Amino acid sequence: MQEITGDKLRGHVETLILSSLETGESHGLEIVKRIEEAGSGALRLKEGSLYPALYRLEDAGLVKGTWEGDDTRRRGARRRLYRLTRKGKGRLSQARQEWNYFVSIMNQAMGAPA
Amino acid sequence: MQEITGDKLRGHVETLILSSLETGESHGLEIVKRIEEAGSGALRLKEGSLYPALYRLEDAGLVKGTWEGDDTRRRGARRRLYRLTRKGKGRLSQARQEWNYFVSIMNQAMGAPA
DNA sequence: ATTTAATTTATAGCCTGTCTATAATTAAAG
DNA sequence: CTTTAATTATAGACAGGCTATAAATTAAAT
Repeated sequence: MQEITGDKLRGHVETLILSSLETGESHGLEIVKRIEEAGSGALRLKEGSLYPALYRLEDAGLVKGTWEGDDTRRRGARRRLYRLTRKGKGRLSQARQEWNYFVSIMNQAMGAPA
Repeated sequence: MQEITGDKLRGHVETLILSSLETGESHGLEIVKRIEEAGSGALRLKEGSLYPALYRLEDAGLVKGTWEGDDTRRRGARRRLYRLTRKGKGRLSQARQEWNYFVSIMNQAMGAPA
């Protein structure tokens, strides 16, 4: 089916990011790729949504960002590596419970086939 | 669990309304009640979201609104009754497919327990 | 060396839909 | 009459995802 984007993602982007970091620290564009792959290509977070979301998460203490060492020889600007904090892990599990609740309520309300 | 509101509803309100009309025509505040009941009390659509959404749906030809006859003796302003159009029924079934797709993709991406 | 191209972060400003808050309409109740 | 209840209506706030572009940094190409 088609791309999932815009309104439908509102309120879920931060959870997707937290979830993508569960397998280990990562930088911006790789987070986007992880989410895209985890979502079978249907989720393509835009940079203009990603970075502000990362800053919100960092401000909230849910992720911690550090600059990658400049010993890494590759093209491009320095990367900022993000990892889940303990608080972030807690929030992730809470967000998953909320997601499951959301889905069950919406399934009822939309008359979805059991 | 708590109330589902705001961002999480974005992109789903119109589907909820269409779904609530499947059991027969209804007016604004009764639509709100139907959705609330269908969602076990967790979905309380606000009037400031409802009416604009109804107008969008009507503009799109997905619902048809008519004024209730003034032979009805009751308090309050005249009610506008909305019913699903054929086009609206089609859209509803499409929206349900999209909802199921959305849920399955998000479940994958959020690492939700199968 | 200088220029070009690639990778990544950064950010300004748009856009849309939900929300808060309030008003307007209508008729029953007191 | 005046008040209260029920309903529709709408202006404006706000948030966050989006488009578009710029800036930083370094390898590769010439």
